[in-house]
Amino acid sequence: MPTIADYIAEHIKVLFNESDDVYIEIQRNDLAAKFGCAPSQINYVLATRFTTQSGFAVESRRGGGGFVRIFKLSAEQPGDLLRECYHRIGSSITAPDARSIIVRLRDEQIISEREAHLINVTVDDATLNLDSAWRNRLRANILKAMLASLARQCNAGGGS
Amino acid sequence: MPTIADYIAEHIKVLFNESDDVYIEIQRNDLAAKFGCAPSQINYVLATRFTTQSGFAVESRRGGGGFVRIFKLSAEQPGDLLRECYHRIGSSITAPDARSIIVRLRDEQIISEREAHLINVTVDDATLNLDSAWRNRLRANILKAMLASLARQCNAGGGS
DNA sequence: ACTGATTTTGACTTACCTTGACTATATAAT
DNA sequence: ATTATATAGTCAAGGTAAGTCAAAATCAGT
Repeated sequence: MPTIADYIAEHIKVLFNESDDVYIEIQRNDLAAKFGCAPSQINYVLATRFTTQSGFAVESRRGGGGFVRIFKLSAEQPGDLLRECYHRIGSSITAPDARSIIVRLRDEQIISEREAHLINVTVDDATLNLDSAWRNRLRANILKAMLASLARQCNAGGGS
Repeated sequence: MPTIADYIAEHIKVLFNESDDVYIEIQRNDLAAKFGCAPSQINYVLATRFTTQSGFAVESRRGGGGFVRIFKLSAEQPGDLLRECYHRIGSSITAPDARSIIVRLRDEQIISEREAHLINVTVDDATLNLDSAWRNRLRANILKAMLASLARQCNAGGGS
């Protein structure tokens, strides 16, 4: 049996289908009123079902004229290699393993030199100065988020 | 729904596009009258949307024949802006502040669209799923590491 | 029934927008 | 000089709307 949260999530996805735009915009209070729930319920739905990992991004503004914008990031299939790398990462990854993935992507010319450097420094142990248990998990998160971003760009075409 | 402040900001940006000059000039009262708002609203817009951080400077004079001039600060050397942003970050930064830096770098064409996305997803709250105290510190670390990487590329390659 | 995870709510907080009364600074007129 | 007029600036109060967080409720598995 679907929960209210499910219905709200479904509603938002319908809005995407109807709109064909890069993002859709809602009023938190209005939406809550429409579903007869507390406004903070909307935040819950966004936090649990419209995350970066699941291919969305959320932007908002408070006060008069406030809004919540939901962006759809990854609609399409990642490129094969990116996809393969993505799955290889799992929920945790060491710095050397991460570097080897980056080298591979560079060799295959899926990323530029600049991008390779950019990714390299973010997954570096020195940048991620936490204790290693957390570090490897976080590194996996970050790297996967970056690969997903790249995959989307590949499919979207050159851009600009 | 956009606010009056949004419309005013938009209007000013249009003036820049039309003018091609280093600065544009407005009369505070006239502009307020055109948008049917209090004159101080104009100050609000300038203070929140035409800051040094976002690459603008404002100059004005009171009294008869008074005016408000808005300058668009064009990027000096790419490296300079990167350094400036780097220092602005400090040891901790929120997601919105990080995003505003990325937007600025993109506007000044120091980073590509792909790179902007790449950086954006890594500084996202959902990617950095720690408690917020650590999160903001880590975000600062990561962002600074990335900016430093870009600065190195500027100096080394001379930029594509 | 008990336990743990997920959902739902509401009180409280924070951010953003708009206005208006008061202040400050030019220029023009006398 | 003094006064009048024309601008712009400041600041705080008032209104609107989203965010946070933890307690309460519900649900699924044992």
